[in-house]
Amino acid sequence: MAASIRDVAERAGVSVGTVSNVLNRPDVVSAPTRERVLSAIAVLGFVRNESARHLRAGHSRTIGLVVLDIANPFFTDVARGVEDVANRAGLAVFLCNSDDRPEKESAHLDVLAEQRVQGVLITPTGELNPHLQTLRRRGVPVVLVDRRAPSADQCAVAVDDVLGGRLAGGHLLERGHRRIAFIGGASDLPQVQERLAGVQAVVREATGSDDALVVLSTEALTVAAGREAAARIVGMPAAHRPTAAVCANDLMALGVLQEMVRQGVRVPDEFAIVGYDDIDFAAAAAVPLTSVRKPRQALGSRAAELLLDEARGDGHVHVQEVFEPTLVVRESSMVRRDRTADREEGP
Amino acid sequence: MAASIRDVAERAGVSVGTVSNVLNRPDVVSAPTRERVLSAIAVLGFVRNESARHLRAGHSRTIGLVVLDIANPFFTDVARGVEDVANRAGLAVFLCNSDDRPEKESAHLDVLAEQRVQGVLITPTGELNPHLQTLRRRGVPVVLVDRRAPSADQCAVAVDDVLGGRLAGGHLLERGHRRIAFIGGASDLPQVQERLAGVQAVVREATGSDDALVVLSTEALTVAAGREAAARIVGMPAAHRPTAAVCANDLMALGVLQEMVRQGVRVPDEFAIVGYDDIDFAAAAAVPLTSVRKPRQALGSRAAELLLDEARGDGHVHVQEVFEPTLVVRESSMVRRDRTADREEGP
DNA sequence: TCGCTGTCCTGAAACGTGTCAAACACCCGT
DNA sequence: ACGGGTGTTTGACACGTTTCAGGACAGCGA
Repeated sequence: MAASIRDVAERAGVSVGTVSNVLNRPDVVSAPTRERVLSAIAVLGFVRNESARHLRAGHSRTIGLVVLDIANPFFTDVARGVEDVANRAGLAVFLCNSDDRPEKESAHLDVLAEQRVQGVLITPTGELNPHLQTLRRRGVPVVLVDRRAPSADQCAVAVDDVLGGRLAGGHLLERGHRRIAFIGGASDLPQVQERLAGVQAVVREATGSDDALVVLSTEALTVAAGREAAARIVGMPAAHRPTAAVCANDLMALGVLQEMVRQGVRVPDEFAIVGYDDIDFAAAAAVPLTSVRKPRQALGSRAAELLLDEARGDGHVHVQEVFEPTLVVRESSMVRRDRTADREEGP
Repeated sequence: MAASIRDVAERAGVSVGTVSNVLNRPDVVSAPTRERVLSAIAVLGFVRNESARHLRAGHSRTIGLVVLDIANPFFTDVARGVEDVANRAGLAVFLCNSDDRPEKESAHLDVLAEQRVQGVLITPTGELNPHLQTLRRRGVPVVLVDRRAPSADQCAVAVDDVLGGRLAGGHLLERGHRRIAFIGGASDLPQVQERLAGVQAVVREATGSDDALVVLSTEALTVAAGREAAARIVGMPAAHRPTAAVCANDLMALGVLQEMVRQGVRVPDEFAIVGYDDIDFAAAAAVPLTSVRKPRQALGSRAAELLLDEARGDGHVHVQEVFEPTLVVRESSMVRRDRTADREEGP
């Protein structure tokens, strides 16, 4: 069907070895033959067969990226960072979406193993996937993204989520909140647990107990889950009801915000919200979201760099990189003087 | 390095052919040998080499998806639809981002050709990419996504964007707007041009001329471009300034909204906004966006189905599918009675 | 005993590359 | 005429699979 190197050789009247040389080391072949071969390539529309190259070379020119939720802009920003450095290195990227489900994750990892990817970038689901261990044992470099490495024998690019939690919680405490919800508690993702730990620590330091913190578990880290959690909060007796929430990510925060608005709860006046990730849409929300900012694209590009270095082999040393998050304060957690003013203006 | 079928054969004391049979037609091999082979596979951790399979079989088990902007949730929804059906069919997906730049698109198409993907799903950049034609000439199925086919000899899954434009424009006209901006005009994307054509048609029908329509061109279809366009609108002399805008997509609409809010222009009271795509974030915006809804995920899954059918070969007939968009009216284009009420309540 | 029919297994070939030792052609200096 | 470069091209092999014609062997009927 598609023209092969042999067809090109035939047409140009040379051996296949020469064609291969034209493609890979053009300098060793004389100008006239090179021309002849190149024009044969052009008329036949010859394109290298990457699978054959891979088979012969013993290593592919692809990597895999497995994310928890492709619909979460945080991960598309990460993916963009990954793609940038991968493409620059001439690698193609298999982008896989695990939907935070271990079975889907396993299936994707199996496929990536069969494809013999040079390495895998992954934000794993909560539980340690045995397929991931198998992959590493087979010698495939694996770099964890937005997740700390459980041991020093692998690379990881993460964010200090305990600090992130402290920033978010501390901010709300400063604002005077004494009954704070953490939304997204049931997730078995370490990232989320660390965020919770951070909030917990700062609350304990400020109030001397955990009583001020209400942990609301959710089924997923999505907008819908956020809405559902907000509905639960509104349903609480006023005496116990939190006056603010730290959400495990921005999608949930957006959901919480939507539901609060729908139920007529004024944000931030009656309920303050802090999100996490600082995706672009956080700033564009109904009430611009205060959020914990992470270097999203850098997370991806740095992880890809580490993966390439490890795949290259010589003298790679594992790196566990931890970025520091920062708090971006917006309206969702402020006492909204401006809006008050707005209202006083009248219609 | 990695165990091959030969290692397995050796360990199990059988020929490579038998191992292959165990993998591909387990029924033709006797139970005891099958067991022996399977256990050898297990202890060696053998995984098929997909490149070798591909080389031998003559066709790969991968497809390519090229989108205009991976950061646009519209495309991640499409991607999700694609991934669903591709994975169900045992195919891996190369997700590529062209950033609406022909060179990037070409580069991606070259890589996909080298990978010998079974087919390509693509939302092409404005100009017809010669690499795309080459690919088709080589016999690689190409299905256009969110884009009409220029000819009947290929599959496409699109949306009736003229109708979408009419819906958006008609809605604003009904609301009494007589000076309407279309934002995103310079884009050479046919989708955008059709949306504009729809708006134009409906405006002409209603007012008898094109004077009521102001076309604002932008560099890209992003939030930033939307902000920039909004700033230009605010800068116009009041006599010429539009009172409403149809945006080429929701990202731009969000940008317009942000800038209007920032400049103190009240939406929708002083300026109404209609977006396009109805991404999830449209409903969560500062002022929930009226938007033209497209079946995002279905667009992707249907396109993937067509691609698979075409790749399978036997008796494929090209299909040009056109979905009908619907208008989802939200606050950004309404006269906000509720807010007025809210204001009268006072602080 | 012989031939026949299955069942199960083997071994070689092929897919498209890249590599590498060896062959070849040519020129220069002696 | 000969040896020694230098510069260019060749051809065979290997990578890991799948496929397929055919071989080995057992069971069975004649």
